[in-house]
Parts: sequence; structure tokens; C-alpha cells
Amino acid sequence: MASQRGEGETTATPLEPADRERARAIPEAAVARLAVYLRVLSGMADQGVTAVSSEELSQAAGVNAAKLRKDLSYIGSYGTRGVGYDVEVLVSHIERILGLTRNHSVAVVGIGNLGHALANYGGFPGRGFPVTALFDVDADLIGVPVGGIPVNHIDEITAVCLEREVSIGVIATPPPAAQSVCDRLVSAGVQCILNFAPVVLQVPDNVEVRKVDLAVEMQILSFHVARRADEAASVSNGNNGLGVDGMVIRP
Amino acid sequence: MASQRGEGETTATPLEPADRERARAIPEAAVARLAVYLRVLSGMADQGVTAVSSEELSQAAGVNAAKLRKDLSYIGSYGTRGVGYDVEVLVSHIERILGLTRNHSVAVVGIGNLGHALANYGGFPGRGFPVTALFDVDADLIGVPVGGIPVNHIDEITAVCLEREVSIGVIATPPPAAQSVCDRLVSAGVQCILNFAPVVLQVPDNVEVRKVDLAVEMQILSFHVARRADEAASVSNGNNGLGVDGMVIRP
DNA sequence: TACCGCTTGTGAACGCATGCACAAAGTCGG
DNA sequence: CCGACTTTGTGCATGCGTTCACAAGCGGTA
Repeated sequence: MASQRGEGETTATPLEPADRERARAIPEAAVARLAVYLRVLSGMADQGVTAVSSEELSQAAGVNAAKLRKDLSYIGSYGTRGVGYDVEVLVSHIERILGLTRNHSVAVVGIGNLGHALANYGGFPGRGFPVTALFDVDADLIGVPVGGIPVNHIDEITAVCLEREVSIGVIATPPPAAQSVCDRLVSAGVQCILNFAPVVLQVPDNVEVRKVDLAVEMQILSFHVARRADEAASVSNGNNGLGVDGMVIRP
Repeated sequence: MASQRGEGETTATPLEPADRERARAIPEAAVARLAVYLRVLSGMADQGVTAVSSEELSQAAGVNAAKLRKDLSYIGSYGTRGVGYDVEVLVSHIERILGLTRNHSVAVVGIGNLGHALANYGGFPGRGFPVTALFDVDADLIGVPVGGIPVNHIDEITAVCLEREVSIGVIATPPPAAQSVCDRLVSAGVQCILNFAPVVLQVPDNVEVRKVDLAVEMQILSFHVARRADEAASVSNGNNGLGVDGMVIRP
């Protein structure tokens, strides 16, 4: 964690003061997109592409070119006017800003269907996120290796997380257990949590939580289905434009 | 809860014209929160709570009260001043706006670790989203039931999706297959896609895509770890404000 | 019925993110 | 060495979403 930032070993590449200032100012939405750019750029690098323009990159990333340039400007000016960006340079700068020069060890709690899937990803997509600890309450699972790592009992969270310097905790438990697991992770010094349980977690201010909520995603899609169906209906309806109360619908 | 969801038939409960207008105007961010409110409210209903104030509900949902009221105002005025909201009433109105009065059948493509986990959720969290079709390319999987549903070959997507009236497609394939699978889903008439593959999908305008990107989530967390570490560094740099072991320093 | 206290609903101010448009800065050909 | 062309980086305007603050409305009480 933030604790032993001795210069010794797994030292994160320190940011220059100027970059530090910048990192503080990057909008959350831009950070998410930077991660996407990084993936696209990595793919390009693998295919031997060495240079790219904002236009090309933005298309591949599914955003518009102006936004992409602005996002990149948050991390500094590493392009060449009239030419574009050097893929390798961009990759390394984005990695640095995202803190990917350091390994973040991950603990997965709750080895059910989803937990299994996560553990088997084996070092999360994109690498740099080795899964180093698994936890569950089920006695039948304790000691069984999943994705190469033996499952520990949930009571050992604190000790194991501290020992293995876990920096990211992933909660894949049933909803009722989520808050309690979260509390234990926090008291083990974990400051970043990825929550798959459909529960609103209460955490101290210094802990960052991101949630992945399948039910919510599905319901958002459902909303769009419904909206579309209604639009279609009102069109095919001939849209006489008034309901029971005679309210007019469209300008 | 919306126990009798189908109301007898597959017919979606039609929105009143006034609601239709409203639905069009609800900000995307608010839709996502409405889904959260719905879950919290359902939990309350199960515990016998019948009324709730914006203050209580907002705390349970992890937002501030003003935002909650504004979100609810997008769907109409169903509260009672001086009292609060009737839980049941709110639940049914949110369900209606989100289109949950209709069942949305779901197809999962790619029955790997994640696909297995999704299929086994068996009718997605929160119900109303029955998984009715599974697809993969692996010959060993075809015909094998997962979560009660036999896996079909991916070439049958079009036929099966049309037949089972799939309205939501979930892509859980390896990245290289995602775009092709997406195209097939679209040509089978699926208009909503939930994408777990770390790929930017290209779709026509009339198709809605939501993506769940684990790598991006992890990298956003990584960014925050890094930012924090740097802040801590710059602080302990200027003034020695650091205890023994990584206790966080907060203003 | 009239008053009081509480909670909703919303107009208005604010702040952040997106999109535009262009000057700055570089390459390339002659 | 110069001029034409290309692409970046960014100031500014626009629009959306969040927050604030308060009037309107309702139940309870005398």
C-alpha cells in the first residue's frame, strides 16, 4: 500500500511533480477512456504499427477525435503536429499515469460461479493485476486451488492481504455478505474495491469503490427496449398525438 | 414486487403519452440510479416497510437526497409532501418506466468461465431477465445443458434468437470473436447488447450497447492507487506527516 | 377551520464534460 | 530555405447533470 514506498523493490515509477499535478486534474470519465486507448494502442503495437493519428485512434476507440486529443492533453503533449503520435511513447505514458508500472495484487472474495471465473482469468485481462489470494467461507473450498491459487478461509483476510500486499479487493459474494467482507478488506488496508454484489457499500472516504452491477446494466437495456417499443408504437399508431387527457406529445 | 409481471400476456404495459414524453427525457445517469433505487425499495418492501422519505431512501442508495428527488421527479410525482413515498407505488412506477413489466429474454454467447457463471445466475439478478439461449462454437459444449439450458452452436444464433424472441444479447466470448458475434446478434434482430469482451463494438445506430470491462475497471482503480500514493508522497515530502504503517493521511 | 411542522417537487445557479474551430508547430517537396 | 500541407493542442462556447434553496402542499392538532 501507500505504506512502504521505499525505493527498494516494486517501487512505482514516481511521477514528476508536473505529472502529479496533471493526474489530480484528470476527469474520471477521461481516465476510463485512457484505459481504452491503452488497449487499442497495445493491439496496434502488437501488429507492428508505430505511429497513429488522433483520427485513426479515436475511430478505433469509438470516440471523436477532439475528445481523444483533449484526453491525451491531460497527460501531457506527446504528439507531433503534422504527424501524429508514436504508439510506444503513448503506451508508456498512459501506463505511467494509470499506475500500471507497478503490479497491483488482487484478492477475490467469494469463489462461487463468478469468483471462479474471475480467478481463472488468471492475472486479469491486460496483465499487471495478478490474483494472489482467494477467499470463501465454504469449508469444502478451503485449500482447493482455483486458477492455481489455494482458497483461504475468509477469516484470514486481514493476515493474508497484509502479507501479500493486496491492493485491490474484488467482492463476488452473495449480497448479504458483501458489506461485511468489504469492512474486513478495508481493515486489512485494502483501499480499492471492485464490487460485483448488488449492494451499495458503505466505506470510509479514503477507500475507492467501483461497482459492476449486472442487474442495473440489464435494467438500463430494458429501459431502452421499452423506450424504443413506445416510440415505434406511437409512430405506427399514426401518432394522433393526444392521450386521454389530450396532452400533445411532440413539438 | 411486481409479482405478476406478465399481466397475463407478453404484451408490454403501454406507457401513457405523458410518461412516454418523460421517458424520453430521463438522463442516462438517472436511469442507472433508478435501477438502484428499485433494488433498495424492493428490499424494503420485503422487510415490510411501506413508506419511506427521500432522506432515508437516498442514504440507502448512496446518493444525496436532492438528487434522488430530482431523479424521481423525472418519472412523475408520486410522493406525498410532508410524508414521503409509498414503497409499493414507487416500485411499480419505476418498474414500469424501466420496462420491467415485460420479460426480456436473454441469450448468452460464449460459454467459457464467465458464460457459465452468467448462465448459472439463472434468470438474472432481480428476475425479469430469463436466460433462454446459450451459444458457443466448441463442439464439446453443444447440447450440454448449462443452468438448465442446452448450448446451441453459434451458427444457429439467428434462428434461435428469432424463435425465442431474444431481446438482449450478452457477449462473453474471447475478444477476437466479439465483433462477429455482435454482427450476428444484430442481424437476428437483437437491439440490446451487453458486452463483456474488451473490444469496442461497431453497431448500427438503432442498437444499444453497454459494456462491462473488467480491465478498464481495474485500471481506473490502479489510477487511484497511484494518485493516492503520489499525494501521500508529496505530503510526506513537504512535511513529515507519516505514521508507522501506511495509515492514511487525510485533511 | 386555522395553524404548524415536515417533506416533496422544482426553478435557478453552478460546475464539469463535450464539441468546435483555429492557431501553433511540425513535415515534406521543390 | 521556403511555402504548402497536415495534425496537434487548446481556448471558448454549449449543453448536460448536479446541487441548492425554497415555495407549495399535506397531515396532524387544537
